[in-house]
Amino acid sequence: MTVVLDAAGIMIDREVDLTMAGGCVSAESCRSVCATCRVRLFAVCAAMSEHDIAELERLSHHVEVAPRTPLFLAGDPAQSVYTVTSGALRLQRDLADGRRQVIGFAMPGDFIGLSPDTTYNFSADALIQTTLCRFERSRFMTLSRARQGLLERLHVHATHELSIAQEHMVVLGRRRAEERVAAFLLSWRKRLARVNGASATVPLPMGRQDIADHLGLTIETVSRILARWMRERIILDVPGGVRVLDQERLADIVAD
Amino acid sequence: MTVVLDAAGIMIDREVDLTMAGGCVSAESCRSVCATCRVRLFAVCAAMSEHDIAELERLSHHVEVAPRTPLFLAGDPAQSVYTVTSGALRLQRDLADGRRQVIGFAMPGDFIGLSPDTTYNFSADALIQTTLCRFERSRFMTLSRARQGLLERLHVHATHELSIAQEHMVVLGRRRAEERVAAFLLSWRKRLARVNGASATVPLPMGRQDIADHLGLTIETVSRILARWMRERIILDVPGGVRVLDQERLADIVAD
DNA sequence: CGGGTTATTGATGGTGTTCAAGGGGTGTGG
DNA sequence: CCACACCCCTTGAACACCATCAATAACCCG
Repeated sequence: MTVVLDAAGIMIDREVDLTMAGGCVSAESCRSVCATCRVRLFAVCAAMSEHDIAELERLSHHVEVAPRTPLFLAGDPAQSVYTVTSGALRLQRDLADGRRQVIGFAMPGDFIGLSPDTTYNFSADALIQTTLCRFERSRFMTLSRARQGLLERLHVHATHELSIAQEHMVVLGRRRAEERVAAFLLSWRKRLARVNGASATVPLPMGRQDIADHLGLTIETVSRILARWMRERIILDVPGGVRVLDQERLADIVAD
Repeated sequence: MTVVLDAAGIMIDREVDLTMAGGCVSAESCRSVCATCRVRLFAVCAAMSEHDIAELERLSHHVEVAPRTPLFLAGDPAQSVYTVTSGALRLQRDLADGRRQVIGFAMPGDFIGLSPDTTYNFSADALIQTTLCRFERSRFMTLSRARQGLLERLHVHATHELSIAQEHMVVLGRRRAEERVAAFLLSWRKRLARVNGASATVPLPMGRQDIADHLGLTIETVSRILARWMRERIILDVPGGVRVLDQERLADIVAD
């Protein structure tokens, strides 16, 4: 990672990314290798015995998704579930007239694809080059039935996701534009910390429009708020993301 | 249930409610009786064997909550989980400055109280007289570990809740005020149908402020929209709720 | 009947949207 | 290497939706 100085003379990380590639980089049907998996410790497959991991590995398939490419679409038969091993995805629901709601972003360690239905109820698109561990849904559920720990971990995961969703409802329903953007920046940064370690530099692989669609705002509003924060030296523009200069101010804006 | 005619000569149900009481109505420590439980078929305890139900029943406690009384508060130690057997509750998160977000309403058959944390991350208040089946959390989770079906059902439930939460994000993030109210009325009516059977009469045990705080609107906006719909004969004012006269129009307003 | 709470209705205003134009980076082809 | 196109982002000006403020009305329960 190259380090350079910006116009203001502040040291910044020139390149920020979410890449944590590992395992084979070949085509679809290749097995994933759990032993070298860098997200294993916090993915749903964590805390499984060596024997169980081996069984899980036998069900796994390595998947690569190019930037701006869908992994699956809302309405598709929900045949697979995935663990993200590197990259980032945008999860969204669409209205008939084109309005979009980005319900979340997935990053390494996240588990996606579960649906109460036989079809996915949201779409998933890769924001950058992304690798995943794919499991056939029915087989995965069968295994989770046999391996107590897995189902339990799955349930803990779902409960956690639900809590995040509820927190986001508060943001969407009761927060002003500036609070929404601040809440997003801080929570995204916090989630990244688990994967990349804590850093003031926050990669934003999603576009402004994606952030706007996540926060129930327009791209103009998001742009204006970020521009103001840059003028006020609360954040710094970094290619591919921002650098948080004044975490305190952001925390004050959210103030919950 | 008394039936009368309103000013327009339309037959309406004068009383609408969610009461489905059954079992003992006494104090805290009384057991619940699954055999006579009216929500058993669609609660998390459904699809359990007679033997397992008996075991579950041994863990259960009957709880009564009076209208406008909290069942638990956000931040309380999450010691219990509950199945609602009658009545209705409001689930909400609060911001420091008094803003509220009602993240949902619970009705008979619903399962509440699970948290990814050791404390509840939202508050639950009874809207009307409410009865619940209480389980000590740790014991319930222990049993669910021993009884495959229960944990699985719990997970299905969590996944379903997550999907509902995601749909509500779309409502909060991307829908206009009128669409929000229409979406709420229709979805609330649909949920009620599972418990009370389909009916054009929709009880609204929550107040206008609760609806507003659920939809990210103000009480005035909700009031104005409902008033307009009453003038336009899309709905009819009924004590304790509304009667849907023109479901089509409401569906058109949502139009997704 | 009276006090308090909740809901309705009207007038005004603000936050964020919409509409519109311009800037900046990147990739491609001449 | 520059020209051009394209996409995304930024910035400005006008507007609209819904919030806010305020007053009244309906309701509930004592």
